[in-house]
Amino acid sequence: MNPPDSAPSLALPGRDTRYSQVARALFDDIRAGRYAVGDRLPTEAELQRRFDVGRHTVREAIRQLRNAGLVTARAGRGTTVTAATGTRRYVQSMNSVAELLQFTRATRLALLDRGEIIADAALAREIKGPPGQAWFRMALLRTAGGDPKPIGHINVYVRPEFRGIADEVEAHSIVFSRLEQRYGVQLFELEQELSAVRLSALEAKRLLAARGSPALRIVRRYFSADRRVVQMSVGIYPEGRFSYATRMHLSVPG
Amino acid sequence: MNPPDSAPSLALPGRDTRYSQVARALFDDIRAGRYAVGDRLPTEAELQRRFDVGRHTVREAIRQLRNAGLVTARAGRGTTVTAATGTRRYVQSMNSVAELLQFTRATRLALLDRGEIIADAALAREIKGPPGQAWFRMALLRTAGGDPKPIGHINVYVRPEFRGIADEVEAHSIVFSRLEQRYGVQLFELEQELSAVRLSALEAKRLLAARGSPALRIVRRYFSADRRVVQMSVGIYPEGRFSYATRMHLSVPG
DNA sequence: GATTATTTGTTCGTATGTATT
DNA sequence: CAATACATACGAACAAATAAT
Repeated sequence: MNPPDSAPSLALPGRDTRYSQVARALFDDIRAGRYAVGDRLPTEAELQRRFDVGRHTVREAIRQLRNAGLVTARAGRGTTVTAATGTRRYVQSMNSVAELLQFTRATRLALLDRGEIIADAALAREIKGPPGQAWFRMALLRTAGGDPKPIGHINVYVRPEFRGIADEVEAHSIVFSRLEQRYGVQLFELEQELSAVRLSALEAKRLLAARGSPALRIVRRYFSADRRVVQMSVGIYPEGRFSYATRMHLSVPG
Repeated sequence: MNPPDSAPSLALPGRDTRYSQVARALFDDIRAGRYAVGDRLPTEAELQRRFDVGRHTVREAIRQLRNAGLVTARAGRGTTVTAATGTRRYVQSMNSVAELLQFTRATRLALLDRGEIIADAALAREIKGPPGQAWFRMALLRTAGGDPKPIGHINVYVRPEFRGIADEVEAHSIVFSRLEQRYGVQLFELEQELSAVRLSALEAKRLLAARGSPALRIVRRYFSADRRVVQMSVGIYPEGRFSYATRMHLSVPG
């Protein structure tokens, strides 16, 4: 019942190289149990003869299996099958808050508005905190280069004791990093939610876009070590002005 | 106090090999900014002369940097520095592709359409591959529970040799995981881009939504170990039906 | 737009070193 | 100690992708 076209296994596409053919063949053998966990693979010399390839090719094929976590090789002993299927974990990692938020480029922030507010039910839900709590709110406009049209509009909420950052936001063009540096706040966790919305009248006016037109909405919650929200922001980015990109890769243990 | 680098960063063998010496030298250059992010490294030939080693040694050194995620190499173009440090602070990690894509809930896929196509310039750019390549396209509708309105519309492109999955997509309600299990494809890297768009006429019709209304657009590229795209998908999710959430935390305990 | 030059990718060969049996 | 097996390192040639002319 195997479809005739279903042969490949370790999927190294593009141009089908010799080493990927060898790697696939060995992977199939492992997956089918012809080489069980704990067994040794044939030696490099044997694999050279079996597949009629050079040594580099064999080694490159085995390197694929090693990277996939299926075998381990040691000089003098041989190459041992350690797993029939890779234990996989995918990781996205970033070096700084700025990188996390993808505003390392030359963008600027303009402070439109500020003031203290008491969280109503809706805001409390978004902040994931109790209603009735006081927050300091800033309305910001992010612009890039000489473009008159802003990239986005951001409502930032910080705890009232941090209201002082309002004075430095424009100069530094970033909010949270200032919190870290001025108040020693350490980010422990960041939560993001991305969705599509349509622009409200106020947003449209500030962003020089059409009311009701599509926009990317990004809600971010910044947690400190004690798991409490120290900052929350709601960014609105009209279509075509900003896209959010992430990259996750397979992490290879050991 | 100078932070003691805190990171060995490069996985090196016990013995101090030539290639690891070269790798360290280049790593230091990158970290010191002598090769900035975006710059090209010297060519293999130049590095051979500079370090007085053979080509395999240079290539092995660069392979270390590649595995560390500091550089990317491409034929004809050269080797580009993509990051300056391996000390990563914020990490998001997932255990499976399904978890990555956030469709662990009870959702289903319906196959609307399928067929082989040749990548034109626009599609090639989105796939990040060369134009003129053949791809197998599937148009899918994702629905949840008994809700008649679909969550989203997805165009999936896979390499032609994997066309067989079209037969199992509906039964398993997920595409890439089937590729993994049926063809042994190992995901190495996943790239995502999220943006806001307005619904086209066809999308609006299929999604039972208003034409031109806002939607979340998610482009995903699936890379295998050799950094080539094995699958690409473009998902369209009308406002209010789906939001994308991530959570990143500080990696170092304490 | 086609051609050429440059640069990395793949593949062969060979020799020697190091770890294990 | 000797044999075996992977690790490192040299060289050479051609293919494929990209950039320059």
